[in-house]
Amino acid sequence: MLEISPSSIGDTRTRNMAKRRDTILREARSLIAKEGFDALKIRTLASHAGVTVPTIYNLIGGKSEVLKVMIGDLVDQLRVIQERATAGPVEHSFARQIDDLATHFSTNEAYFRAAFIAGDRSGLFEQSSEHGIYAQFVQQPIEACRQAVIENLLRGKIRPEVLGQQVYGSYRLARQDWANGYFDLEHFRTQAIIGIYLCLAADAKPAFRERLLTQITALSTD
Amino acid sequence: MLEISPSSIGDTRTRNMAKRRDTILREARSLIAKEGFDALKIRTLASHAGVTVPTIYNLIGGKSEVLKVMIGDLVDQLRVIQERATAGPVEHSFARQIDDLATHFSTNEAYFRAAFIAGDRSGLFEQSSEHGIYAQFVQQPIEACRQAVIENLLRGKIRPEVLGQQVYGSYRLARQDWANGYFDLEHFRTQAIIGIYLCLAADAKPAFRERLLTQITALSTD
DNA sequence: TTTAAATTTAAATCGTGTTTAAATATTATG
DNA sequence: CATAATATTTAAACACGATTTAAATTTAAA
Repeated sequence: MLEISPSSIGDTRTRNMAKRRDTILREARSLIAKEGFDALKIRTLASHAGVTVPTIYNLIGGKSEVLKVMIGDLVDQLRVIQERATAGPVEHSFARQIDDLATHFSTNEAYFRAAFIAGDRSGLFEQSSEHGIYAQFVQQPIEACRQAVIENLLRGKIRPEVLGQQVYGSYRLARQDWANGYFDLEHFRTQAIIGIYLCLAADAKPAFRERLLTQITALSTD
Repeated sequence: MLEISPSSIGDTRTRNMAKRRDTILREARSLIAKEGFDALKIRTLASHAGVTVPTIYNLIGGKSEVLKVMIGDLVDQLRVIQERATAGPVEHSFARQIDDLATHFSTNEAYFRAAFIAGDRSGLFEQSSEHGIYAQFVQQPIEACRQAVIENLLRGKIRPEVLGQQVYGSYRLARQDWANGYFDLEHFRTQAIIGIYLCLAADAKPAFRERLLTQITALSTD
């Protein structure tokens, strides 16, 4: 992959290279969205992007680099959604987040599905490293659980780290099942939310617990 | 793929074909176990099994058929474990099942990981069909939850279908994370059990709930 | 205008799944 | 046992896709 040094920003040449690079990536996304994951062939991509095969290798690298960039972009988008201010009761905050994700995914469902599958296959979501993607994203639910204890919604009998991880797990499972084509985006929404509410209910104080169970019942009878 | 008709059982020819077929499948498992999923190449497999490439196509079919057979065997083994009589309290019964699975997987970890990944990629675990593998396996936890309501452990505020599905989901997530190499078999055990106990706790009656939370704490501080 | 750098052209190479056709080996059967 | 039927091997070839190549050409910086 070619280095584009900051010092050369402004050069026509460099700018054109960046433009071609963007075109290639845009076409890659479009191809996957329209034809599915397996339709991403280097030759096809080259012709759609109006460049030749060696140019792709020059500007981005091989197929796996193309995917890596796409996954990187995806992660950035997820981060933005997760970082949106989350006012109101914990469970609504979680539900809103899931809704936001579902809405976002729906703008280009085939593409997002492929990107998540690619992410899983590339091992990018591994959980061992201290600063990996998983470690970053699991922090928010953990923090939300910690907060819910302070707000007297949860009893705190389960450590926030444990509960938050399970909450995040509920979302991940629903997401994976959706990405694998096991169910649709609407089902992703309800599955994720039911799972999250169930986790919370395990440690919830009575009133909060009843509220959660009511919601679960409502969601699971639709 | 060649049909081996029941009427011809006993024929030397048919027996030899079955033997070769078994050898091929055994070597396929062994290859994956030793060298990983990507090491399964038809040519390599043929040479390890002491046959030629066309023979594999004649006796089994292409690569995807080889994988299908392997996954089929895996599913049979899982069924056996799940169907083992489950005496005692619900939570122990679940925990025992997870232990049994972990023990079973440990006999050939690399192989089982690959088989699960292959299963996911082949869409064999889909959830829409009424009689699919998923539908079969999710029944047992649902039934166990129903039983737990009768035994006065669960309140029954969450429908057994919903709760059982979440319990099964906890196991699936832990299994997938393990299969993807996100953590080891021991971690699979604790993750699965914590997840299952958490689900149960959401609908548990007071005494049972405390028991579950105590166990979760014990498991999550190891 | 000259020169440096990127892109295109036009292939070739490599890996792997799959198939073919003729020759050979095995086994069932009269 | 001889023969017919069937399976396997031999020895390729084909298909397809990723990746790389080297020379010719284009583009833009100096």
